[in-house]
Amino acid sequence: MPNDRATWGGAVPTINDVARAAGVSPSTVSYVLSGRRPISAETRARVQAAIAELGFHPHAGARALASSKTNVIALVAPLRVDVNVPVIMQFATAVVTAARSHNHDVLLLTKDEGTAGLERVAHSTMVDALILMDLERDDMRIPSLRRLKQPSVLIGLPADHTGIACVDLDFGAAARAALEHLAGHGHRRIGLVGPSPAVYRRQTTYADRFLTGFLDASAELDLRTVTHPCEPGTEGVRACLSDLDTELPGLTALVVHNEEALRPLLDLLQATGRRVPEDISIVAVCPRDVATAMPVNLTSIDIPAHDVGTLAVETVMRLLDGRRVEYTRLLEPSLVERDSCREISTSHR
Amino acid sequence: MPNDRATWGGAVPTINDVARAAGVSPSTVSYVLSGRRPISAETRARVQAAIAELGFHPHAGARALASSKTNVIALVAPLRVDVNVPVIMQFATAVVTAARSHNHDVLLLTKDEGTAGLERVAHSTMVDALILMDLERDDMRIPSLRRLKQPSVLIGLPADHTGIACVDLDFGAAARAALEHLAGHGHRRIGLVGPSPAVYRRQTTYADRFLTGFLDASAELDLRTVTHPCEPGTEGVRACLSDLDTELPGLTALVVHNEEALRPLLDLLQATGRRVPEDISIVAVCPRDVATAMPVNLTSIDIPAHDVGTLAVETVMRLLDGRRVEYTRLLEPSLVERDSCREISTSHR
DNA sequence: GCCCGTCGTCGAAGCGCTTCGACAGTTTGT
DNA sequence: ACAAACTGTCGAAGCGCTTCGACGACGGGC
Repeated sequence: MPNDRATWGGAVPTINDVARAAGVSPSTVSYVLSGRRPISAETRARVQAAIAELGFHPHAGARALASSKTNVIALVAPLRVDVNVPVIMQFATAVVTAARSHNHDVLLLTKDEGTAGLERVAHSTMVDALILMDLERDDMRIPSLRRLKQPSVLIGLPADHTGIACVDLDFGAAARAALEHLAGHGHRRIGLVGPSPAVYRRQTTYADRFLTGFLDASAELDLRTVTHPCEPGTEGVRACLSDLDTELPGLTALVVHNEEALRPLLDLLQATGRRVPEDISIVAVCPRDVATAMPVNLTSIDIPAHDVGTLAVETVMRLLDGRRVEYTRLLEPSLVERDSCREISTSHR
Repeated sequence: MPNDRATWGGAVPTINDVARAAGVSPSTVSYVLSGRRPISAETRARVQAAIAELGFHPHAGARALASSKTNVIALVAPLRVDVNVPVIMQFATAVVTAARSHNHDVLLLTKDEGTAGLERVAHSTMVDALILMDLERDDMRIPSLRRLKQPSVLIGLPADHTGIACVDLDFGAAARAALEHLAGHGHRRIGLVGPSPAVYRRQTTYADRFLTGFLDASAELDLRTVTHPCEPGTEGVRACLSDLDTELPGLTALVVHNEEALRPLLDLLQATGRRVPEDISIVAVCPRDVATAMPVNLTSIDIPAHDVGTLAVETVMRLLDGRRVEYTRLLEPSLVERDSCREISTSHR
């Protein structure tokens, strides 16, 4: 065993050390690693043995410099603590997991670094691609994204995303599915408990897409419906519910597109003696685990954060190796029946 | 304007382009950027102008290769969706924000990649340091961390962390503070609603530290106390409360070290006609916003995720530039009085 | 039996940046 | 007035890897 850097205390072995140990040239080691050229079985074995013995790990920076690939993707997440924390977290988890399964790592950026953050990591070549979540209708970051040499994938659906891939749940179809389910159970007077006004103000389009789908389906199915945003907190829920009741007396079902309102809403209904589903049916739009963590197991349309996150990564990978992608990919909603909707006899119609 | 790569379509300018444009050598540009050698004001101005004009951004990989610094720190987060999501998120937010303010970025790893993940990013020199959260008493990752050339900082306090910096809330002191507060209000019979058994099983030490602090303080203050873990869900809470009531009849106060139990607990108390604080006082251990989002504004001991995250990053920075650090830094708990504790008249003692 | 294509390997040229030593010119100390 | 110490800049040598072209050794087609 030669007394070189690799075997002497501490120093990190390089590809040259491996090459020397295996009796080949550094380029051969590189080709063993990348598989970009044929290498004989014996040589490969020797190289791999040397790699294992020396504990060699290629230097990411050097690799990035030489190959113009970092194997890192940026994930831009809204890290304010106000809304939707569990959903954000599910997205992030899915993205990291999926990225790892494609041998990539994830650099976490906050949304509040804004355009500057994107440009910083892109221009300095820290990442190969970007995934953004929580996009607003006219998100200022989009023009900037178009100028980057790295591709990006959006989780969400801003107004003009020409040339940028988007993935999201089809919220319009989700609203329709909710109404169809309720209509199918005989409900005719239905209220929508929407997201908080802050969400509409922020112009995150999922709220509008849901609302539009809701109104369209309502018309087509010939339902009587009324919609209302819902401020967070017990008070907001109380106000929202009372507005709905006033504007559409005798409603028999609620579609709730507001995770945080769910708990106080159920509390309130219980407190005022309205049983779910006997007196009022509910379809929620929320992650599965939220729906099942309520006092009543809620019939719900899942927000498939995991699938969306995974799909975003798949799309990134396709873009990175030049395969074609669909530029707008909206996932079909899936409604799961649980215990919060009851059949209304037709006489009630 | 010369027709070189930098001005011609698309190509990314390098430090050489900047040097040429400013009429200096590349090393001078580098020194302007790093400030590691004195540069005359005029030269500096010219270089900066060239940088701005060309839109130059140093290549992160090249920089990492040449300087052996990546300006990236790894954050290893428990991305299972089960527990404590908001707290995790607060840690992450704080870490990213603090890291950015020190000109570093954050690479997000999941805990479930385990030791291999740490070693991968460390050996391949993707990061300068690591921050880990959710450490278990005898966390398998610790020996591995010791072998890395990068320093690490733990959020949590495993059994043997010799040589590795740890930051966390002082949960022992938190328990003591809760009891002192209640004792100060005349309470003598107090129950602890602890974390779920899963937390104890996972051997995350904060649960034990809290429990130990609780028992010690209980003895010193000469209180009658009883403690119980609490399974998640309404049922778990019901069982826990009934156990506590049975084992210590007539208890007048509860310390709740279990965020998720809080809501169902309050519901349950209300449903069984026990008013807070008139019939029973509560001190919660949870993030501020959880305490204030309850039907009753809870007197609470804050889990200062933001401060802990920030401190973790500060510690990393000190380690990176070779300053001394405290190897165990436990933050003083701070109890905020709100509306869930009442004074008990001495006759009740 | 000769030309050509493939296989397996090597050497060398970068990738874009940092940093060390050198050096000319300018201060400072005495 | 002269050595010593700065100041401000440059050139060159890497950092550790990938990749391109070259080249010898083979094997197949005609």
